Amino acid sequence: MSQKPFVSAQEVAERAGVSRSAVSRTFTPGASVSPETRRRVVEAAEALGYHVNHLARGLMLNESGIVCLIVSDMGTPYRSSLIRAVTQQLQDAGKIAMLVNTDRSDGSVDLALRQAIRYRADASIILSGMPDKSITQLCLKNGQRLVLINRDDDQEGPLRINLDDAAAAGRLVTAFLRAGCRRLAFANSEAGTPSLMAREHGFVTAAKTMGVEVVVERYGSTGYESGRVLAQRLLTLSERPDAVFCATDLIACGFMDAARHQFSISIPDQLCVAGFDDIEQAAWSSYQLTTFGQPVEAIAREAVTWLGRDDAEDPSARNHSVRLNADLVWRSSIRGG
Amino acid sequence: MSQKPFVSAQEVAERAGVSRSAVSRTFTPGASVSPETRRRVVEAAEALGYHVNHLARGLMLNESGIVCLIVSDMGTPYRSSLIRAVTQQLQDAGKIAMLVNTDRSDGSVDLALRQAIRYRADASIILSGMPDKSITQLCLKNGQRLVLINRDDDQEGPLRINLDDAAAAGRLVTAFLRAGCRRLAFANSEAGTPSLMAREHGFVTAAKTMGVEVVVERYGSTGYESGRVLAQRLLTLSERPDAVFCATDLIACGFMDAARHQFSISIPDQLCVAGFDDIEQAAWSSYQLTTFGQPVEAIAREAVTWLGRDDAEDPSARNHSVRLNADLVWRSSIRGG
DNA sequence: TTGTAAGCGTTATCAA
DNA sequence: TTGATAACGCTTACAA
Repeated sequence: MSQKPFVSAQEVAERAGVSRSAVSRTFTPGASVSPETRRRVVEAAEALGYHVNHLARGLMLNESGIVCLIVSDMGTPYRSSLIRAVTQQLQDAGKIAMLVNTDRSDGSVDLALRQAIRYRADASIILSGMPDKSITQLCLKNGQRLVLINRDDDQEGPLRINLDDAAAAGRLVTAFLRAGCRRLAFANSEAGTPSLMAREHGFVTAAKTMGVEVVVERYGSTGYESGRVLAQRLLTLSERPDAVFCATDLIACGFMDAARHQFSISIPDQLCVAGFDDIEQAAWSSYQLTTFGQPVEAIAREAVTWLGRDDAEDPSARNHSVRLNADLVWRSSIRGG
Repeated sequence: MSQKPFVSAQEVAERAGVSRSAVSRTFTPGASVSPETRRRVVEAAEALGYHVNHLARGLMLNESGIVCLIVSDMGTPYRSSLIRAVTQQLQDAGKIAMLVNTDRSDGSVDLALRQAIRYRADASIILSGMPDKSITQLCLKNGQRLVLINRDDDQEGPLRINLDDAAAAGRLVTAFLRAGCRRLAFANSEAGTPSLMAREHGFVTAAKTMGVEVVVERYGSTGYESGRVLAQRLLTLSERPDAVFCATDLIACGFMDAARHQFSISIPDQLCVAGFDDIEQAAWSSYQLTTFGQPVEAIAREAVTWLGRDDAEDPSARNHSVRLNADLVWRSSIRGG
């Protein structure tokens, strides 16, 4: 069994008493084969446990059916939920996901990516906010279609799926003001990815429009610990903020925990807090965080349907950009509502 | 470019002025090729952007380098951290991960798995607790090596990686008793996977040995919401527990939140809580949960190194079982420590 | 050390 | 509708 565990179309053909092309046609959608032949082939295939070899198939068709998911921080709630959604929808579309972790930045990223290229993935979906241009170039150069999620890239070719980060952030200013807040703050990471910066910029300019200044603080990654540090900095200001918009939910959770447990601040009475992503934890009763929901299912759907379109018959598909809305999920970390 | 984006060994050979076998040998570890030839080949390959086609290579060698990760609930903190660890280590070992989501149980699991089989994955790693025997059979029958994580399966062939769930759970009884707790409870999910049941059983029997009864309650999935429901049930008992061991950290978080916010119970003063997995949230200051750490890196290492071993030269590798320790991570959800 | 040639399991083309 | 045949890009005897 370790010697030859796999059944080939040849063997199926022999058992069914037909040619191997008949077998191939049976498993090729839209090929012409008589009901009788098909029946016999299917029967033989079933009995032998035959599975079409996609390695060989991909070689022939120059189309592997493999889609490469390039992602950093995949242990993170938002990232992992996006991976889940995309993987599921790819499966539903008859494709399969390959996973490439880009956590380490020391060239091993490049190595892993080349590894994926060797498998002739039809496409790559870049879920990470990593602003590394060489990655996208490498994918494109190898004939892969490319989907960039939350990356404000203006290159030609890839599908770009973005959120209305800035607009969403702007809407939040109104909510804060309506709650009676006057001293607004923005707690950001230093990562500087386009979507993070768009949230900051959208928030700050909208506030300015309404005649309110915003204190902006940036620190570290987009995780929980950064939120704690940012709280240290913002909550010790002489003019302490009464409303803070955190660039991610994880930052918001860290911020809230520090505010409550270290500064004994009551939320939302003394401080209103909002986040972004709507991770599962945002709904936990310790946080009840008002936040913007990432439409992960919609993002996945856009990506997968675009990949399903044949770019030969649809030239517009070669260069496409989609903007989705992040809806505000109201919970009790902001007064009123 | 959309026509023929990939460079073949043939083209590299022509440019380097050698035969295509020379090219192949250059990229085959341990093949004999002169330094001069190698240099010219590498140079040409570099210039052309050549990448060995692993589809074709896998076809020849009957070894794809693909490892299939079969997993449900991959958006969950513990699952996603395990996926991250395994994916990274596979990359380091020169292999690549394929991701199969088994969330939907309605035959689409089977479909997705067959999809993976078609790619002739060398191995499958089952990360999910899904006790579906047909899946393991299907993998084995198709000549894949198999790794079962946290599945108490006694089949021959696969590598089985398990934790000392029962022993760990037993140790916790001592900790609870030392904290002065007398009314012990176990909050479990209804999922009934081997590791969950081992935790329950280990806890209950260890307590019995020490002359203490345990109230066991089971409900729903292994998630946060189940914890809330379990809290409703256990904290309304006439003899209210003063210590509860939750089968997973997510259950523990839900339990703690309900205990505090609905029952105004102070932790750890009035109630000691412990969990299992050591997810990131367990360290958050709202929880500070004492819990057992899943050794995800060690699990991943065991799996990947086993896959790297050639089973032909190491017959014992065909049937191997590993038991790892879950270490108790002390935080402040239990008195003392 | 090198090149030639066969074969891996497919699908597409083309007669029959 | 069917079967033979030629690719696809690779590795590996085998011969030079």
